[in-house]
Formats: sequence, structure tokens, C-alpha cells
Amino acid sequence: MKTSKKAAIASECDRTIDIYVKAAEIFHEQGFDATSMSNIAAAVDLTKAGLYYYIESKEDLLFAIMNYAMERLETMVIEPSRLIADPEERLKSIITRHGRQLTEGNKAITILTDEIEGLKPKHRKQILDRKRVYFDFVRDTLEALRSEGKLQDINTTVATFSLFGTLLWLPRWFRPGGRLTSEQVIQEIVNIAAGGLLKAAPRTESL
Amino acid sequence: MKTSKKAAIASECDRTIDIYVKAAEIFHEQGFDATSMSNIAAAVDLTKAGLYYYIESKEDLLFAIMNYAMERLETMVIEPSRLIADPEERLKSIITRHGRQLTEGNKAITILTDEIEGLKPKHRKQILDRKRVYFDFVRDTLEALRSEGKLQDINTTVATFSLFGTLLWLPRWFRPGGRLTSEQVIQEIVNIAAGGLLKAAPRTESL
DNA sequence: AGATTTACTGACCGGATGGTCGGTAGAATT
DNA sequence: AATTCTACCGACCATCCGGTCAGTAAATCT
Repeated sequence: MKTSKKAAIASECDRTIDIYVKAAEIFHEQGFDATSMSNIAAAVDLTKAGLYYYIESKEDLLFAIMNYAMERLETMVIEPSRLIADPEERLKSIITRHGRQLTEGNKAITILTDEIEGLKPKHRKQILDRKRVYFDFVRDTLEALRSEGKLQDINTTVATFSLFGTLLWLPRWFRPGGRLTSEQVIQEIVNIAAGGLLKAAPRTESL
Repeated sequence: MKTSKKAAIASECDRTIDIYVKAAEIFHEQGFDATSMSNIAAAVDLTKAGLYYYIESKEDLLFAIMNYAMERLETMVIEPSRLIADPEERLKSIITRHGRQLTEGNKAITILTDEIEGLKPKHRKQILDRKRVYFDFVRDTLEALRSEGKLQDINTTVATFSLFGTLLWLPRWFRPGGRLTSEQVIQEIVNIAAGGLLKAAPRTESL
């Protein structure tokens, strides 16, 4: 019991990550504050008391979900993209990979943006610091583009926020099974972002 | 008392709109669910019971704020932009005006995007329907651009959501008094959006 | 001057919520 | 066979929340 319940980060299996996944879904649907612990317990076929066998507190559950989401973001988006030397390709990789995470079933990554206020200041700062690294990575990519003379005359901070706005808005409107597939939507966003940030090279037939 | 307390839409003065403004600020800071009626009451120097002299319920307060915000959006952004015939200028007007509403002190307009879940289905539908009109207006503007051959080869629905994403993300990161003024930031966003959506005409020096 | 209305307050209520605790059936260990 | 540990449950608790209500001081109306 006191071996490694919460120290290990999302490495424990059993029903614990099952709870994270279900909780993330419900938090995403109803919001953190509007979700009661009984709600979550019922969704994983437990009583509230039974749920507390696995988690420490409601806030801790949210923090665990967010840590899990940050890890996923880092391993599925940031790390693979870091390997790409060419900044234009790197940018497209970031958008595509992040877009996929947001449109696939993974609700945890959406919660990352919408429920930070539910965290206690200490935990919030930890997540925010990690997000900051990601933000800087994207802005650095834009700066690299600038060095190559490929960037339009725009402020890279505003451009980065602008890009994140487009990306993070995705899960609020995209519904799988609609007119466009997630891959099609992501491709459109890549095109729009590329057009808005990069100088028009062979992309448009000039004149 | 039973003359026109709640029927008139944001026309009553007194302390009522004072309450709306303060409540909007607190909802914006803490979130709707995390804000108690005592919080709001204290912020306007009333007891909770005193607050209920002015409003009907917590949900009704949120609905009133959102109606007020929609009105503002319509009179300050949509209506003036509708008067502009040229779709490119119209698009820029929409972005600029909406951006100003989001960066100025007006928290109500931010709440419009973040707290819809706090509304009862009936009220939510009313707001959503009004938002839909705005969405269609923007997409129609992009379609008009397409007719003129000025639009890149992109899906206008995705492009509209993309634009809203950039715009609505603004209040989450912009802080007045920072490096850039709100007008500078808005201008950057106009440039980025124009570049991402419009075909490069005299905007970039080709080659 | 008396009646009524306006703008509030303190006390209170039912219900929900996060969280706890003593207990326990069954599996695993010794 | 006895003990210990795992995975839970029912009952309970303090607190807070949205909302109500009887009452009231001051302003306004008649």
C-alpha cells in the first residue's frame, strides 16, 4: 500500500489508469467542478469509498490525469518532432501530431487546456512549466524559419499563440463521423497555418 | 417589482448591470461552477439574500450576462461589419472589432465561450443559435472571397473554426501592459489570418 | 400623517459534495 | 489452518451551496 501508489507517474496499471481514462472523459463532458466523485465512481462500477482506495483526492486525480496527458504530449508530439531538423517539416509535424492527439479519443489532452484552474497553485505551476517548454519549442521553430528567411513579417510569440488557438479549439467543434475525417481537418489546418506563417514560395501559383 | 424586472434585455440600469459586470469578472477569473453566490454578493457589497433581490437564480444571472455579451458582439462587431461590402475588408473588420472586444475589459464576451455548459439546455440553445448566425456570417464572408478568387484552396468551415480558435484564444494569454499593445496584437492576428486564408497578392513581394 | 414601496438583512433550509472510517469477503501468504 | 493483504462497501460527517423568508429602515407616494 505504501510502496509506490502515487510516486510512480502513470506507470501503475490495474484499474488505476482505467479510472484516469473514464474520469478524463467525464471531466471533459461535464467540467471538473460539475463532476462529483460519485459520478466517476459509478462510471467505473465502484462506490465513492471504493474509488478513494485508488486515488488520494479529487484534485490529485486531476493532477494525475494532467501528468499523464503531458507525458503523452511529450512522447507523441514533442519528442518525435524534435528529431526533425528542417523547421518547416518540424512545424508541420507538430501540428499534425498534436492535431491527432486532440481528435483521437484522448480526452486527457483536452482537459490539459480547459481545467487548469482546478489544480492547486503548486501543481498548476508544474504543469504550466512543462507547457512552457512546449511553447518555447514551437516558437523556436518559428524563429528558425525566420533565420532561413521563410517566415512572414510577424511576431513569433503572437504567431505561436495564434497557432495554439487554432489547434486547441479543434476538440470543441470537431466531431468524428462528420463530413470530414480528422486527417482531412488536420491537413486543412496545416495548410492554413502554413499559409499564415510562411512566405508564399511554391505554394501559390503567383499570378 | 413585477413591471419589467427580467423581461427587458439589459436595459435596466441601477445596480443590476453593475452586478452583471462584476459577476462576469468573477466568473471569468474563477469559473462559473467555482464561484458562489456569496462571492458575487460580497463583490458588490451585498449579502446573498440582497443579491437575490436583483436576480432570479445563478443560472439566470449567467444567461443575462451572455445575452448582454451577445448584444455587444452584434452591435460592436457584426452589424458594423455587415455594412462593408468588400469581403476582404469585411473580414479584417470582423477580426479587428472582435479582437478589440476580447482584449478590452469586457469579460462578458469571454464568458460567452467558456461557460456555456452552465446554461440550462433551453437557454443554451438560444445563445448557440445566435452564435450560429455569427459563424455563418464569417463563413459567408470567406465564401464571398472564394467567389472573387481571392481565397486559398481551403475548406471554409475549417477555416472559420480556425479563425475563431485564434481569436477566442486571445483572452487566455493576452495581458494588457505587456510588450505589445492590444492593437498591435490584433494587427498581427489580422496579418496571420489574412496570410493563412487569402491568396498572396500584393502582400508578399513574390520572389 | 399614514400607507406603500424599495432595497435590503439575518437566520435558516434541504440537498449535495468531498472525504473518512470501521468493517469484510475473498485471495494470497506463511 | 492461521494470518495478512487486497479490494472494496455502507454509513456517516462537516461543510458549503443555491435559494427562501420574515422582517425592517428609509424613501416615496397619497
